Amino acid sequence: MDVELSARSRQILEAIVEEYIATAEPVGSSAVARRHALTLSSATVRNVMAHLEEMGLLTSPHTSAGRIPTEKAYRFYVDSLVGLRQISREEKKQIIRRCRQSGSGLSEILKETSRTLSSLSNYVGIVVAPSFTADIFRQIEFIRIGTHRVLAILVSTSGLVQNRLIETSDDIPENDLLRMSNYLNELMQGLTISQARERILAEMKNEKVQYDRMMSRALQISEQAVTTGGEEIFVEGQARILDQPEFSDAGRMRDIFRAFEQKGQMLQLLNRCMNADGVQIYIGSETPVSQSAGVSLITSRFVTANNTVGLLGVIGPTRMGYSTVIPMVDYTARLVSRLLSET
Amino acid sequence: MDVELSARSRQILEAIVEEYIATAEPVGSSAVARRHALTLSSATVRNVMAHLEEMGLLTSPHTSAGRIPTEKAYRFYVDSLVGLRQISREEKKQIIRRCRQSGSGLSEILKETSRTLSSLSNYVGIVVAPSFTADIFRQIEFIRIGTHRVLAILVSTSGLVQNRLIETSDDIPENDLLRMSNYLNELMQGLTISQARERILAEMKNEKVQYDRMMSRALQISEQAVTTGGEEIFVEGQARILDQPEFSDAGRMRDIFRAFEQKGQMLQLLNRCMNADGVQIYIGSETPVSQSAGVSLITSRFVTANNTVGLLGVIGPTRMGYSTVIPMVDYTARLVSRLLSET
DNA sequence: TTTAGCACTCTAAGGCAGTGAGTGCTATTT
DNA sequence: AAATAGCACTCACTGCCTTAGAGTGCTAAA
Repeated sequence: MDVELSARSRQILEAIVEEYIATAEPVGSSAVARRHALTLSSATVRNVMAHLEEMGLLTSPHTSAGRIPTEKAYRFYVDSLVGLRQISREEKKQIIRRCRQSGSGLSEILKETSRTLSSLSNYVGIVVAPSFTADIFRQIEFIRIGTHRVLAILVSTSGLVQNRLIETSDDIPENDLLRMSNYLNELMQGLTISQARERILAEMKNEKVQYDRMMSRALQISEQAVTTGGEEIFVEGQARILDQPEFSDAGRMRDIFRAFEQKGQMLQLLNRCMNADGVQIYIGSETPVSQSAGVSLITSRFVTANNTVGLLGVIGPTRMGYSTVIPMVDYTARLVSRLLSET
Repeated sequence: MDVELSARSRQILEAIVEEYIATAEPVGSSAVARRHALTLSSATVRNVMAHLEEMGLLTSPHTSAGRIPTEKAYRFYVDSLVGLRQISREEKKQIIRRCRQSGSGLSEILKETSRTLSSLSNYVGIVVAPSFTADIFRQIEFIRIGTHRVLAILVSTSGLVQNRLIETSDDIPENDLLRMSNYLNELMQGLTISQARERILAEMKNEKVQYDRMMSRALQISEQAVTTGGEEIFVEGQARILDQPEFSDAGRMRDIFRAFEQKGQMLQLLNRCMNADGVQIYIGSETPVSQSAGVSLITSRFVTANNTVGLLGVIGPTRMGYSTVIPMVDYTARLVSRLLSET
């Protein structure tokens, strides 16, 4: 996969990629010669371009058009990006301001982060909230709603709340509910939510408990409450992909929007991006989300006070302004980590 | 606005509208003559069509194309729809199945309802959840999160939960939190959420309370908790509008997607639809959502056990299958009302 | 009042030449 | 040996023309 290229070829490739990113149109040799400070004639550039095409870094849509970078070229471009443009002070300020102002609930912060990523990059912002199940259990509470329903409220130490309406076969008096929650709060003290779930399942098999009607009922109900209701994902700025000329035909666009609507599936795919540290870049067919559609994905993890991890990033066309988006995602991930660690 | 038309003219208009709904293409006189069982020559139909055009019910994109119904025609068509197609048993079953199966939380039910509306109609489904503030207060609960944060959890009698992380100037011990919630639970007993809010504001001015540090603090915190965090709105199946040929150009589509992204604004607009009972139909420029874009909106209210009302419906192109969508929305609203009233 | 007939209009589609951007190759220059 | 100038060639794009066909409006006849 490593490509050997002379310094000049590399410069020219870089110029082509950047030009194409800027214009979205096939780049001709003369355009490169003109734009590129290094004075070279278009003929020379042509020779180099022919070479680059042989190597699979460029293609031409037809004979008499300019060249278009292939995925491989973007990959090469990104990997050899020496001068990652520093994120501008202006942008930094905006990110800080918008992420800070958005209230103190985790969901609000993350949603606003996603919005901010989208509006600064002009692509689609995504944020996957840290998994609730890795959070540490804080408290469970039961509230009687009508005669056959109990609302179970589950709170984690980081202030996340999950609630679930549970149907019960018969009416449970408030007193019992209180005792049940006391019992469970004791039982799950200090565990993560997923550990708590295991503890419940284990406890259910405990003989002593099986004969205590109240306890076994408590376990049954809490088991439902603890079963995760799916994680949250914030996709913001979808409409911006309509601004990209490459998605102007309806077919490709529909693919993308369909993918965005299936948030559950998207979550699964995005979980793959959570393994590595630092900024991850997926170009074109490498992208787990909607392979067919010529999109790229730039993500980075962030961490919370509990060391649970979330994911944030940007989805855009393959022809994306990598040099500005990459540092932006990087910076935002660091900032959010910092924000969420302040307790 | 009332239009006087002979029976025959009306039949022909109806045929044109239906044909255009089916094909999305300008309808010619011969097509009507052929399709329409009543044997008439195309020439006759032409005369009638000319008349209808004069009356502003039809337009032609150019001389030698067929005719297209105007908004006025759709309005007329919908108003004089005698035979509202009954909703098919198959569809009924599906609606029931999907709305039932979706778990017992209100949000899940409503989201699935929106999905169902979308997939059965092939347009965009929308559901506006009943206003939380009209719900009746059930319980408030405080949980200490870290040293300077309190999580306030507010529950209504219908099992809706609203939680809010509140920053406090100093650390409040658990004991005090418990006393605070007892005091507040007493105070807001039996009120709606919005009444509860007023009660809190009133109580704050009470001199006796102002000198009780704990009480006044309780009021301050609960005031924040009770302030509504915006209502929920579920918009599902957005991608389906891409299937509509009239939205194939990027500009119009962007308008619509932008509108969908601004859920807050949409909510405001949709609130206007809540006043009347029964199925409401907004055609083209009558539609509160995104006027410019040639869309229609069909909505109906639904009610919950507490007599709070929500809204559900379908957004589609002006050229929408009214005769199937209208009874579908109607039926779904009734069904959801029934489901939510079973306590 | 309806309809047949006919001239007319206008779009969509196809064919054709001209233009220009861009290429690849070769001969020449440095 | 590398860079470049020159040149023939390719091919999409544009504008122009023609043709076919769908649909209309009008008039005269049934």
